[in-house]
Amino acid sequence: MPELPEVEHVVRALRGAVSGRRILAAELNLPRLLAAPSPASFKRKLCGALITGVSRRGKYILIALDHDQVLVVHLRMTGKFISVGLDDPLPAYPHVIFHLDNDRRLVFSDMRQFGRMRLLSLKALKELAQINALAPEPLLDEFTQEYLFATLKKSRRSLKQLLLDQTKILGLGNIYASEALFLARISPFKSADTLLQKRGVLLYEAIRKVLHEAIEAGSTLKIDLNEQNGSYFGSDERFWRVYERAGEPCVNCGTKLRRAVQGGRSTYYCPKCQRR
DNA sequence: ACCCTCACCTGCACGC
DNA sequence: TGCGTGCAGGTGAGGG
Repeated sequence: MPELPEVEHVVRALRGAVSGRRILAAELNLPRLLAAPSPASFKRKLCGALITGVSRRGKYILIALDHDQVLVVHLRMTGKFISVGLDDPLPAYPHVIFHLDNDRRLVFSDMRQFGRMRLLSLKALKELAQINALAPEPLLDEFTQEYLFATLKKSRRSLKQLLLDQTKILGLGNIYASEALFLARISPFKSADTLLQKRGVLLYEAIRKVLHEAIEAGSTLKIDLNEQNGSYFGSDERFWRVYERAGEPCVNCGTKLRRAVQGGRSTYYCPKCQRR
């Protein structure tokens, strides 16, 4: 479910809730979600491990442990971390349960079972292909206008599809890709290599803005590890400008917003504001 | 090298 | 009510 801003919130919540805690034992109820190592090795290595910090790279959550071990977690569509007390009921789909040294259990829950977890050494993390292939962090200085423009120039895919490619532009998902293009007033169907530099700058600024804005918006909400974690902003709050708003009027011009399908996924846009 | 399609899962809203 | 269809915020393997 989550895109970069939501993962950032999960990371912050985890940092507050589990940094400095020791894992007493790990239960694995859905071995398939473990990319590596074997279930037996996973449980053995986690037993007694100290959680030293929590960070992320793109949408991958990195839980650092002592003895140079790292737990790499991707939430994919519906993965969640939920913290429960010893007497509290478990959430649905409790695929992994970490028993902590403060009488709490950190549960990894995932309805669709797409989430993935792997435990590896720091050295192996440095060689992990999926992480190494990721584009620069969009909110750090390493993501420059020059990088974005050079990347756009190299691709003939539609902008919407390119924005979803984490090896090219990192952090956006299906919601924020539509939102960024709307903010920049650029057509999602336009071939990436045809975007003029001047409009590339607008796209650069829009990408950063939607990500910052979503992190800020989430920061005003309660950050914890309850059922809501990793989700968007509640069913009543209509936070975004075009996503899931087909048929509603554009906030800029009043034109009816549209939904289209690109690469099998929904794109939302304003046919008037985003003509080019 | 690039890009496309499909596969991985469950749940929910919808129309007949 | 029940059943079929399409859709859901993400990768990643395999193939052209």
